[in-house]
Amino acid sequence: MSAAPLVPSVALAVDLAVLTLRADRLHVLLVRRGVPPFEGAWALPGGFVGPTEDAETAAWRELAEETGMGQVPGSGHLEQLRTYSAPDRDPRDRVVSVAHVVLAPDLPDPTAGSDAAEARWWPVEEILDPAPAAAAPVLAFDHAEILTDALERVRAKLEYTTLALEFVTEPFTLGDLRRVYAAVWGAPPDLGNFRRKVLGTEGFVVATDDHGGDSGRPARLYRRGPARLISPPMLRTPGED
Amino acid sequence: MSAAPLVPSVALAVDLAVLTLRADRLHVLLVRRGVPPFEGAWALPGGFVGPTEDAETAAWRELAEETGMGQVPGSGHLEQLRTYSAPDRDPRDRVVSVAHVVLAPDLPDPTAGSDAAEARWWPVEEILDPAPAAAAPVLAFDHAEILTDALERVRAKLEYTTLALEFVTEPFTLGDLRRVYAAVWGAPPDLGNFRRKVLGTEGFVVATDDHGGDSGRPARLYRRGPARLISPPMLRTPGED
DNA sequence: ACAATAGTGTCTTTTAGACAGTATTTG
DNA sequence: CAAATACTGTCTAAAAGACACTATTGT
Repeated sequence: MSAAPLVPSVALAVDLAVLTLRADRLHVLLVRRGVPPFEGAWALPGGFVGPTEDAETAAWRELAEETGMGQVPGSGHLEQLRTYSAPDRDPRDRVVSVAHVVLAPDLPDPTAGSDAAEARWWPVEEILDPAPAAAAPVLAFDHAEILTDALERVRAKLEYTTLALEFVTEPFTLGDLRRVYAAVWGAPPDLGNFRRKVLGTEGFVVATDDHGGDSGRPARLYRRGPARLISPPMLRTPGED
Repeated sequence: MSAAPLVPSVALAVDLAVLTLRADRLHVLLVRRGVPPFEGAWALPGGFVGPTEDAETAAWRELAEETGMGQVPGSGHLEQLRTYSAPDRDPRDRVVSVAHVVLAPDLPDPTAGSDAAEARWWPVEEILDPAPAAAAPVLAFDHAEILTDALERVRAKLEYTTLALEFVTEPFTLGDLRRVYAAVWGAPPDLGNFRRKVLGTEGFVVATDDHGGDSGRPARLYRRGPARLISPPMLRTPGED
């Protein structure tokens, strides 16, 4: 006979804020819940952590299930955001969620996962802005808070890391990269100053000999460089959102 | 009859990296474990999250239990660090820990807590450095990794926030504040440039009319200002560690 | 007087901000 | 040709880095 559990147990979940760029706007992957609670509501994709997994492994697995994104290095970035543990964040059971942020280059339209009735990309601003016009969903659980925190994390990290590279596919132009900053920060950095900073940061990008582009003068194509930090940082000053 | 639990449950804990400055060196609060596993080993203080608590509330409670630090605003800073969830991080049960960082001004020597046989402040460098001379303990669980991550978080945040204020008691001199940076970064920032930056950042500190100091010319005394961000940041360039 | 710390000033270099101008492509 | 984007250059302002120098206290 063992003592009553002094140590309450919780269900451990992961939630994913999967961000990508589509048509120069930041989008987040949402799934329509097929099971209670919040059945029928839109939510961030996620799932429970298996008995032999850590949170990050579970997050990669869920990501693969929802999007088909593999753990292929260089084809996406996943990092822990923070843990949400309010006792009543799930109205039925005690579920603690380790939220993660995923940055991905443009992905195909998702297919419904196992426990999701539907899945699609939504422009982030439509989800977070109080614009009453659009048919933007109200997210289940505390997922709006998670998305807000994820967005602020990404905005901040574009300042002092080369994380913007995770949003583009190789090869890319400096215009492509600049549009990443424009979409995340809400306003494009000055053209000349942006080029000076990117090209002046050793290892940010690696030039190729090729050129390409959709319209206008063909631009030089680049690949991702090995640098991970931008020092001193590229600060955002213009209209934040 | 309900289905077998597809959702494995875990025990949810918090661990605290409580950092303070003593004699111009950064110290961390360690407790000697009084119960298995790792009985007798040194570890970060922590405990389990109660059924009606979120992780941060539990962290504040554990902090009060271990140190007597209350939730008094302005007398300490607590923030979530990250969650450690490796399935085997506890050799006996599945325990997931939401680690937190606490910055505190110099506190009295701790008293043993409920499940801790002993508690004391240890210089951080002695714990993390591979100096074989000192009788520095090897931390239980993955607590050395947590401490490393906590230290890097604090080092980074001193660059772009006014968090150094959390290490000093009011009123304080600019020399006191500079010694915080020296201890955390491993080398003091240039005297003149540091003063220019702190005094030039509106709301970092608020001057009083009083003077004080232990030796040398008495210095003006300051109180904490309302500013939380330093922009542009004060970058650390000298010997990092 | 000397040690110790506080406080000020200044010169140089780096970097960012602002913006003008030229270049090369498509329609 | 105009539109669109790529690319380069330049002037200015802000900030940091590296110091030197003066000021005020205790011993």
